Amino acid sequence: MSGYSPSEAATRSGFSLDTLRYYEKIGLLSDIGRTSGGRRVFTDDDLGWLVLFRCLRDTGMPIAEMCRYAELARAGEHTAGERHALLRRHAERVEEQMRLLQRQYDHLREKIRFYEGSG
Amino acid sequence: MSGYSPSEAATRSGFSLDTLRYYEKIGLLSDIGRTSGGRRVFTDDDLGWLVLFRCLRDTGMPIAEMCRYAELARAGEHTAGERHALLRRHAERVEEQMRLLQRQYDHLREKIRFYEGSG
DNA sequence: TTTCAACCTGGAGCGCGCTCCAGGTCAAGA
DNA sequence: TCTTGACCTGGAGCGCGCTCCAGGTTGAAA
Repeated sequence: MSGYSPSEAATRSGFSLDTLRYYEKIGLLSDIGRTSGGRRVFTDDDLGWLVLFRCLRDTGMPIAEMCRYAELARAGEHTAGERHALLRRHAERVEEQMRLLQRQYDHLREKIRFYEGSG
Repeated sequence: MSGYSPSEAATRSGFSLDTLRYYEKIGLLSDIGRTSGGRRVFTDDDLGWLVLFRCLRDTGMPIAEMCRYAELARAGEHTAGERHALLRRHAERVEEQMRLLQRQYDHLREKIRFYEGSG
């Protein structure tokens, strides 16, 4: 509860200060609160968004698509279906990505075994 | 056995023609044969390297590190230990990457379930 | 009151991995 | 012989996602 300073938000989200500012600049984050002196104050809700963005970035979603998702969410409850579909499509891509990664990891292990066999 | 044209090599490796030329330019590929007219001819051995590069790139190895590996291989059999270690270190990073991807994929699925629960 | 680390803005710069382009050459088929 | 598409080289350009910088402000602790 209450608010978090930029550096707290950075620590908790795993994004750098510059990245947080960048995300606000491009409209991925919006309506981040300010103190009277102009400093950012992140809410628990903002932190929740950052956790989601961390998840989406780590799974390879382009920033443009995260912006799209955030826009839809801001537009209201009636976009829930579209948001759902967007996440499902992304999940499918992630599954493909995981299969590829596993396959190539297996190749890599085989290559490593080759070194061990002839060492 | 026999040789492959650039476009054949591209198709078989999944790299673009420009990428093949780029890899040769930076020294990742070396000693690619030429016809009398100056056109590239890829051997089965070259194709084998490309398969390895595909594996390493797909698992996130930076090009600089692939260059290092290729250099070691060119230097001779006495670098086998170092090449082995390099691949093992990479495999560990890939394992970490897979764990993260799985974790974030689980988060994503949970988020998707949330949409299905309240839909 | 002074200090100083954390913060602000706008905008330039960067590292990576290609990708594209201009202007020319080569070679196989009609 | 002519055409045409695949290929050549050197070098510029690009898209992404930050990252850094200059120059200034804020605010809590000493």
